[in-house]
Amino acid sequence: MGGHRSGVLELAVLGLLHETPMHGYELRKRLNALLGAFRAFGYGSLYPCLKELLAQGLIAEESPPGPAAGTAPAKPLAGRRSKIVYRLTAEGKERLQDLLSESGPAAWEDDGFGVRFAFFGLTRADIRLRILEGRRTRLEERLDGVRAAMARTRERLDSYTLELHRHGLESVEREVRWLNELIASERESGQDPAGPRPAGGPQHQHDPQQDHITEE
Amino acid sequence: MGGHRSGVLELAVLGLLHETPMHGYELRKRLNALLGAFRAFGYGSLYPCLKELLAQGLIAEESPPGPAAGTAPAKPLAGRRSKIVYRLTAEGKERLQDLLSESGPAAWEDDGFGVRFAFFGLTRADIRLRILEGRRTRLEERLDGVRAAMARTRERLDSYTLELHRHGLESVEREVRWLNELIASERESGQDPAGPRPAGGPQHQHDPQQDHITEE
DNA sequence: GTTAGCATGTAAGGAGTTACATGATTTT
DNA sequence: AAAATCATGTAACTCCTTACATGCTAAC
Repeated sequence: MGGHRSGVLELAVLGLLHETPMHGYELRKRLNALLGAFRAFGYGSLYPCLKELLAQGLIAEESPPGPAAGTAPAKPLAGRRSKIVYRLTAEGKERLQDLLSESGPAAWEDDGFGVRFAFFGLTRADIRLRILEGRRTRLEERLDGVRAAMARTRERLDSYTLELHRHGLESVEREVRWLNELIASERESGQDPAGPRPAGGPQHQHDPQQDHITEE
Repeated sequence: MGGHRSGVLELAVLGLLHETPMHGYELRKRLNALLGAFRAFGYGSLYPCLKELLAQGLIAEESPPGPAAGTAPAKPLAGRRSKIVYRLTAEGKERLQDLLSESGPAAWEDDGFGVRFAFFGLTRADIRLRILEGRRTRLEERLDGVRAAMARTRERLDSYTLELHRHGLESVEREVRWLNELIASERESGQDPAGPRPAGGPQHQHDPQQDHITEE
């Protein structure tokens, strides 16, 4: 058991590799496209992470021994290995599911929430709901805290600090409204098919279109 | 020269101690009230920071040899020292001004921006403007990036990822609008008094409507 | 008289970040 | 052949986080 990497990166990498195998460089771009708004990772973060996921057996180097079965014949699969393509192992899939099944603090704090939401498509419906509600509660606590602090120190705040708090508050309120909509929508579609069980596994309505990666 | 502490904490501590001397415990509360929305620090972060600022001579333990001059007689100022009250030294003030005069990346990235904005009252008017504009530019770059990524990968995004990006984009757009207002307001009040120098302190023109927050 | 909050710290470590180093391949 | 970009990595470092340890003081 090496160092336990338990951050955003691990989850994001596993999640992306679940879609399709990839090499590091491409992974990084997809990563930053996926998380775009909140976060960006450099190679200095990614490669050590890959190294450790490899050591833990959660991912593996893909060695394509079989002849054809090329999904994308557009790019010539290099005979020599300058690229190292990684794929998710069975253990990796398990680990991914474990991570996506957490509905505790890690899942509703700022960073964790973003990634997990991005992979809601792989997450069980009841967990989705729990995470959304957990985050909403968390944000409401934060609102209470800030409002209390503002009320307490009302007089001696200069206009900039006040403006900062006003804007921050509005941002959080906005996210709460967003969450409310999402929760409502989840509840609706959860009860939709009249069945009492919300179905065990996630249903893939992922249509099998070929993945042509229009690189920038 | 010891380790260079150059993060959010140092600036926030120096900024708060500029207002009035304080001891650690209180400082931490004011800190989290000030930054409320974005960030929270624990004692495990604060005390080591104080220790080092002390070592660098930027702050000093306040030994009140003079008799009266108590600002708040409500609490009995303890005779024995269970509290350690810190004050800003002259060097500390200088360092604070240096930090608040930066208008580079450190000042417009997420974390740095928040703290600096909170202390805009201590910041020169031209620097304020540069920081606001720098941040706006930064956010616009981010918008471009995300929009490009969305356009590139349009088809094969599941609805959750899409929704995440949509919401992230709106948040950033909202902040850009906020910055636009702030910049306009800065420009206006900067050129207002017809004098070439835009005056030292910020004036409060915040209209005094009472802020009742209409929750849903 | 014991919980709750005030007050100060330390040791270990996590999760990336920054800067650097290197080579292959494609474009101009 | 020069420049850009693809592609992979490492070492050192930073800035904080978590968990722990300790005493005092005020409230119930």
